Amino acid sequence: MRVLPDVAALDRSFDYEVPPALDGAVGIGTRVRVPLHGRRVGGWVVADGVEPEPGREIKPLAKVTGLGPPEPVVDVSAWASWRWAGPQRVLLSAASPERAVRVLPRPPAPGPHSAAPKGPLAVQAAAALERLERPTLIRAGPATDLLEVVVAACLGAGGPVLVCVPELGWAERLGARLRRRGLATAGSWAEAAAGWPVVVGARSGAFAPAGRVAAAVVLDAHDEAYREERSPQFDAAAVVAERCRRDGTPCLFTSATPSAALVHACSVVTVPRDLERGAWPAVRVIDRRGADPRTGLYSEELVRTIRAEHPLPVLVVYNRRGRGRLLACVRCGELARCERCGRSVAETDDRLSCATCGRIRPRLCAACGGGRLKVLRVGVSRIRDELAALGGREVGEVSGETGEIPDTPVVVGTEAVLHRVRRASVVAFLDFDLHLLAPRLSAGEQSLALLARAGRLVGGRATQGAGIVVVQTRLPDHEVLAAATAGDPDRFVGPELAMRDELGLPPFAALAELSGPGADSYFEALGLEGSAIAGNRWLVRAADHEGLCSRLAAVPRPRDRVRVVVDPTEI
DNA sequence: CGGACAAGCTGA
DNA sequence: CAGCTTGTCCGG
Repeated sequence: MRVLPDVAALDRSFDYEVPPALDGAVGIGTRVRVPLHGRRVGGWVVADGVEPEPGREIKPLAKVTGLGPPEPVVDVSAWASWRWAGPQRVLLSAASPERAVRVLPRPPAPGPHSAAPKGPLAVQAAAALERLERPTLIRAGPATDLLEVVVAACLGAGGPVLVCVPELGWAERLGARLRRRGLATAGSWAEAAAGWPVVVGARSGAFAPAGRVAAAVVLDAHDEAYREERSPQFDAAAVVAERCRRDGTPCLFTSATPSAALVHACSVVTVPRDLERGAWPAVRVIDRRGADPRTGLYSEELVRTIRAEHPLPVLVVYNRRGRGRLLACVRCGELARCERCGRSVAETDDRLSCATCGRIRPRLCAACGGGRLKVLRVGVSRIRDELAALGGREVGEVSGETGEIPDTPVVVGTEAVLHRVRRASVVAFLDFDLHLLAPRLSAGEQSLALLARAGRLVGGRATQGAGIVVVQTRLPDHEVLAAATAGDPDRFVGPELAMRDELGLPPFAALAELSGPGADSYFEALGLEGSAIAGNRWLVRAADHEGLCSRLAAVPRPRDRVRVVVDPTEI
């Protein structure tokens, strides 16, 4: 048996023999303990019946710890290790139960028939389940209830169906709704491994222990939460798509705001235009170009909105840090942005330079030629007090991912507040430009996703009693805002894809970021096209992931540590 | 990672 | 030169 030890900094497997006492208790994926270099370590069986190198002592496995991922999941973890150039060990951990599982529960008997899915979405989902060659993405407005899509996939499949959602809380609510519809939905790793017909999970659900999935559904497939933050930074939606490809089964994505990568990788089907638009919120764009760059944080209209009575809370979203510093012209209020790719530019050596495409220009306002630029900063500590004074209402503050949600008519917080509150009458973005112009490739798609998320809290414009999304901006003509106000994501993703094609950016190329002390020598050894970027890092590029990842896998890492991020988002 | 072993440092 | 620290190597 070939065993991959669960030991950091040792991404290598070793061969062991199975002692007679454990015969039959070990297979691929089984969690075992093995002797290694004078100690016992945990690990996973990753291959069976291998021919060990001759002339080497083969030690026996020490013990079986418990069940692990089934063979197809072990295989897909090896693929993900290649695809995101990181240790398979970490992925196998994500695919394994937290505590040892030794026996599986008995799978549930087929229950009473659940009601057939209904509505136009269910029809589209049923049609999508016929397509196997690539994932189908159903694009529907953010306030659309997608339960029927999930039910259609679960009922039509005739085998375990994997459903992924971006957040654990959502997974729990969806699981409960599916159970009420009569679908036996796994609530634990052991139940998923035992063959429960429906498995609902979040990011690590992509590695759920179903041998062969009959179909998979990924809701909000564009969501950043599907991206693992630690190395390897796998994307759960892409892992699910690969599982389906290997199993020859249908893969269904849904998204209100499909990213450029998703549009490129999927067959996109849309719902009727009026239905999609009706599930987008009413969006009010407030042009702040005329306002003083230093003090113009609160438009009259925003203040009026806060003063008015609302049945549900008013959420005011500000971006505490702003991923970059925004510069604005003191004379005309225009933001300093790159003329080629439209992202914000930073000041370097008395010039303006674009972190995304590298274009450099003189430190002058592009609109009026003014030479005085000022850093825009949100006066964090003052926002709450100022809003309370201007709006004449009690204003509460949410900071970070935890802590109480204040029971006040107005709540101020970072975008994290949109993940913590379920319903609102108004979501107002104080300075949306911090999102739109964040110096990252995905700034536009993430901004649009943020508006869609806000739309879910206030409801679609076609819904009775729905609220409104208010956006203060100096870029009122930005494609993201055009897409949101029209309820038509094509208005953003169309130009975005054209721009990326033009500049040779993903999804028309594959990128990886190298950092750490060994980055320089690894870059040399790779021999890939690339460029140095700020912070002693390298950006390497290949035509596609096949070229990029195969090279990353083939070239041994240097002695000094290198951090490799495939598909970096912070560029 | 962490055990083994070698080479380097310290104090009597 | 014993006893300890630090560095490098490598695992079945």
